[in-house]
Amino acid sequence: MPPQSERVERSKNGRPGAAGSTGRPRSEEAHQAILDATLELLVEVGFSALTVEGVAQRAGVGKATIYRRWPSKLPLVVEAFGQLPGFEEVDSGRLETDLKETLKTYLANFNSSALGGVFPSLAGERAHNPELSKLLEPVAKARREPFVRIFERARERGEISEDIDIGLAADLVVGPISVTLFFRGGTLSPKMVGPIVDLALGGILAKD
Amino acid sequence: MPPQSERVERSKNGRPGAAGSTGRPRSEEAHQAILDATLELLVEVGFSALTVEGVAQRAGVGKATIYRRWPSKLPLVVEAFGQLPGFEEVDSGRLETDLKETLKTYLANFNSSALGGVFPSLAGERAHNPELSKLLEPVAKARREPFVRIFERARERGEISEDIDIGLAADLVVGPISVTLFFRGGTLSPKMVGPIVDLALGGILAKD
DNA sequence: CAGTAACGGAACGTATTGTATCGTAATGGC
DNA sequence: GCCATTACGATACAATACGTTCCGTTACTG
Repeated sequence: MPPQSERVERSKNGRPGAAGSTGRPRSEEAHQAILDATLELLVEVGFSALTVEGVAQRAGVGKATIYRRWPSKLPLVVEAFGQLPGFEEVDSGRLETDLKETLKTYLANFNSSALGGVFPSLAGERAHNPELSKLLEPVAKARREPFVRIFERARERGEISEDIDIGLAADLVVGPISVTLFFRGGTLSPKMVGPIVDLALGGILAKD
Repeated sequence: MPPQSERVERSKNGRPGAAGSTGRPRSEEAHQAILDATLELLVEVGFSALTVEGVAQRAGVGKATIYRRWPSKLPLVVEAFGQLPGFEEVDSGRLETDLKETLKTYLANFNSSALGGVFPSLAGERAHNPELSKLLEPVAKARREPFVRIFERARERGEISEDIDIGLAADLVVGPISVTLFFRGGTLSPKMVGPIVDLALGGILAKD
């Protein structure tokens, strides 16, 4: 974590095309510092323990500066969460390669960014916070979709049977990662990827 | 693991071996009402939003009654969580049957009891609460162990290859359930069991 | 029936929330 | 180059809600 409470470098230009072009412009750096602090604190204390006051302190801004831009904690978290890295899709023409490459990106996202720290906390809050659940839904869906498409392409190529449930196949591949993350609170190692894909593709039963 | 809590048998008339056997005995009904209310509220509002005051209100007891028995929220949650149903192990002599039966019990646990509502919330809090994490660890392990043993027996019977990673196989089978529960916040249907096991055992790739 | 301890309810002090207000800083208009 | 205007960080404020403690009552022992 970067050193906290460092005063943000102020000044410079405000919003370029703002309507009321008079007065002091809003600091874009403060904006970013607030979002960064939000993500940091989400990782450290979780969603429910996150306070606007804490974010203000960490970002080195006043509370009013935050409330001037976001009406409450939830939209702030939404925007901060939306900053997390997305997904690159892989299309190598071969199912196994696609899966392994995509899963590696998947894991890298969880490990390198705040995603791995933030997501469990948000997922746990889902059941008790419908608004948050709505926010999380498209994100979760977007993270599954690449796998669904990979399997669709594999089916078109004849790599997998027509009657495979593609959604289930996607869940099967991602499953061990979910188990590790949520049930065991464990670390996600890229070394998991190979065995996972091999076992999921080949099946557990001994071939005769 | 059968129901985990080993609560002291405290009959209607006083504590059995307690030193001072005088005075009004502790109400066993209040005890149970508190634990039930704790579970209910865990489902409804989650761990972090759970308050002793809320539990007292829901249980119809005074807050002092709770604090007289549990020093803080965490031990209370621990004991309440420990009341959730455990596991019956299945040994039919056949891998597929064992898995499907055990998974059905697994899902039934999550659906019928508060487990499905409580577990995600607790899992989300893990990262920020080491004590809670320690509590959750043996529970999560106990829920995986039956699957590990099922695979070990299958290996001894020669149903699966010697070099299968049994832990990974267990995670693969449970994975789709974890994904449904955490990523999608979805409902767990017993109908998932068959396809999951079939796909995990047979593999996704088309056989030639 | 006297003694004791737990009971539910209520009162208390503390901590934390979101909002309002302060003087200061930065920009555009004139 | 000053003034109006708006955002800035800091702080003060009222309201809420928490954990704790006290109180009169109740249930059980001997």
